[in-house]
Amino acid sequence: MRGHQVTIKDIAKILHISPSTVSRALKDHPDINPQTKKNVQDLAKKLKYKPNQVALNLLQKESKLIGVIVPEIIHYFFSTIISGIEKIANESGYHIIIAQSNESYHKEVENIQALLSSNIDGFIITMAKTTLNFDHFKNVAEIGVPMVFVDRTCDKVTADKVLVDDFDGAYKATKHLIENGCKNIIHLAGPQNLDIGIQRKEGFLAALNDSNISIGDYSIQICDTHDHALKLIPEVLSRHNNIDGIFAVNDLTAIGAMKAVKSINKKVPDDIAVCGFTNSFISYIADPELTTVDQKGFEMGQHAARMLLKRIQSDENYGPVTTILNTDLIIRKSSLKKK
Amino acid sequence: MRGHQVTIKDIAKILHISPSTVSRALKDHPDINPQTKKNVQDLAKKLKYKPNQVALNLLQKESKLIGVIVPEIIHYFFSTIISGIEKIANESGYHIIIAQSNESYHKEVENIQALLSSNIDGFIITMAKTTLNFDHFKNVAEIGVPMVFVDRTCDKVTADKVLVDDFDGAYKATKHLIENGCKNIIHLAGPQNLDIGIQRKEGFLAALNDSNISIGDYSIQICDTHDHALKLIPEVLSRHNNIDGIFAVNDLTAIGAMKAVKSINKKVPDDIAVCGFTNSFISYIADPELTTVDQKGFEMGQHAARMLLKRIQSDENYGPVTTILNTDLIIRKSSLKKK
DNA sequence: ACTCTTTTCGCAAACGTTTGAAATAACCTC
DNA sequence: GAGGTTATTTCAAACGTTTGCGAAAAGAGT
Repeated sequence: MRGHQVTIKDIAKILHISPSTVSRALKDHPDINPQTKKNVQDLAKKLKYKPNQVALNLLQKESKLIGVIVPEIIHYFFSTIISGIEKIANESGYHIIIAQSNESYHKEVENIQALLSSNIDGFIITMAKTTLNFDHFKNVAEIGVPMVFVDRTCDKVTADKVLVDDFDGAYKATKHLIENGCKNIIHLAGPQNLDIGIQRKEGFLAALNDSNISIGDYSIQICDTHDHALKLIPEVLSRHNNIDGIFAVNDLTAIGAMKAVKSINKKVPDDIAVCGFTNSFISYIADPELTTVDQKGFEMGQHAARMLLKRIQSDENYGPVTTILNTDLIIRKSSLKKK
Repeated sequence: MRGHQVTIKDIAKILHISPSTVSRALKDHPDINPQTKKNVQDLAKKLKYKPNQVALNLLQKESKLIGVIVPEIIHYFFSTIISGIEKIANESGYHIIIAQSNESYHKEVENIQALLSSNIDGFIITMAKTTLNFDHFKNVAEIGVPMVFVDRTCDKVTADKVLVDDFDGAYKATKHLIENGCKNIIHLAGPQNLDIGIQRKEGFLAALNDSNISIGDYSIQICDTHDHALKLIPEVLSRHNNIDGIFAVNDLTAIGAMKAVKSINKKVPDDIAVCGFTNSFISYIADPELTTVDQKGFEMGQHAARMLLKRIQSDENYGPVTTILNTDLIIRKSSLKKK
């Protein structure tokens, strides 16, 4: 199997000196004779000595490993977050271990436990949709492992957070639909146990309110997947055929909605304007191209990583920090009605 | 900072027994007094004792960590591979460390080095497009760390490989285009230093050949990105306006080509049929929906993980294994001309 | 020649866990 | 009650590295 990696002990034995001397020689410790130093360093280079990280981890109680838990990496938004994290982490010599919860609470708990025992230096987490109990997070906090929540956060846990201004993004998107002639907009909302679900809904409602548009009991539909939208929209439209705008909690749902609209021979955007949230890759591919709110995944990932590293490297115990990023409204064809 | 995780020593101290007794009690060793066992196990549960993986790694020279190096996780295909790997790895108590090469040779080398010193148990790698020198892989092989290549492979390195039958996939796709009335198909090919680029091109050529369709000097265009296709296709079509089919080396390029075709007011599929390769998510979202070859990323990831685990856990030194998966042609609207 | 300082190095402990071997204590047998 | 067996526990080493402290040797100063 695996060939023996060269260790400090090997070098010590060859040179007939002690491991401690080798260790010091390798780090240019002033106590070591220059000649010994040279011998050690030359031999180390020749033998391609690489320090054993695991031994260092055990000793120094840091693994230079960041645990990242996301629902699913196949989603563009999450993979952009991960890319942002990886970039910053790598710059500081850290690596990331990725675990997916698949939106399952139990998998999330499992992942946390498993990564904890790997002596992870910190966590960056986007909660699963199904997570309603937060004991596993509280446990992490108690043990004292730093933790940053990204995008989906919750008040019940004390931790750093980075999120986008969902309320404002939703507000801007809804305002935009109104300004483009929509008089009866519905919102396909996310689960109301997640802040982002709540905030985007509230932003939507606020925009309607500010424009004095009345809200029907059908104006909010809990629906946040492509397939659900595909089924739901025809039903809703058959009951309320004066709907002329849809604001979806994410791009995939928006695209599902667009497909559904087209399937019943209505036109996007002229009959029904559609706007999504995330600005994922598919919004650019969709037909018509999807107006959406840029959620800045890469930036969020970068911020989260910076915040985590700061906390890992700090000795003080400063209070939790929340970073809120601005969103940008990306206007494309799916929302621009002919006037 | 970080609170003290409960260790075996802690339990030993509390119970006034030795760490070794605690260790054995926790694993139900027959030598231990049932009462002692119960005391230990109860206390361990109460204190939420979790074995320290790092200490185990050091002792047993395995980290239960698999290094995964891919070009970019934001690409659907790579993230499905990763998901497949993660699933199998998790089932065996392994976790995955992900590093992105961003298609850069240097980043790839860096990643390999960094992960090696973290005592990775093995690698699963999809090479960067720009990798032409393979010394870093050979180095891994010499040290004796198991390694599996996925999708993009190279003959120069002795290692396990899992790939799809690119030749056959391309052949089937091209045949399908021909059967649907295409008489002048071009191929948007990948880089010819990668096996997949070569194989898909060869499959394309073989299908044309078997149907006695002549090949022009413009029939193969090196072009494997969305944006390149967007620029290239209008040029090519203006010079050869009898082209009636496009087979692209990947979905994104196919979609770029479709957009380009539509931009010059030709119709997909009636004027020009289009077929991609990968069956990524966007192929389903595209308009018209894209005919493509299913590259089975998830299955490839699973296979790769199984092959790696087998090699990690095996003592024998069996020769390199190559697994070739079949592709499926997924027929959608972009290739079905009205007859 | 004696102490004092400086230079250079090694010892030992530590991180958390496992495990072969040794130790202790209790019990049994003849 | 000597010898033997069994049950239970502890010791010590090991994994690779770092680091405070002590030690040895050499040189300097008087």
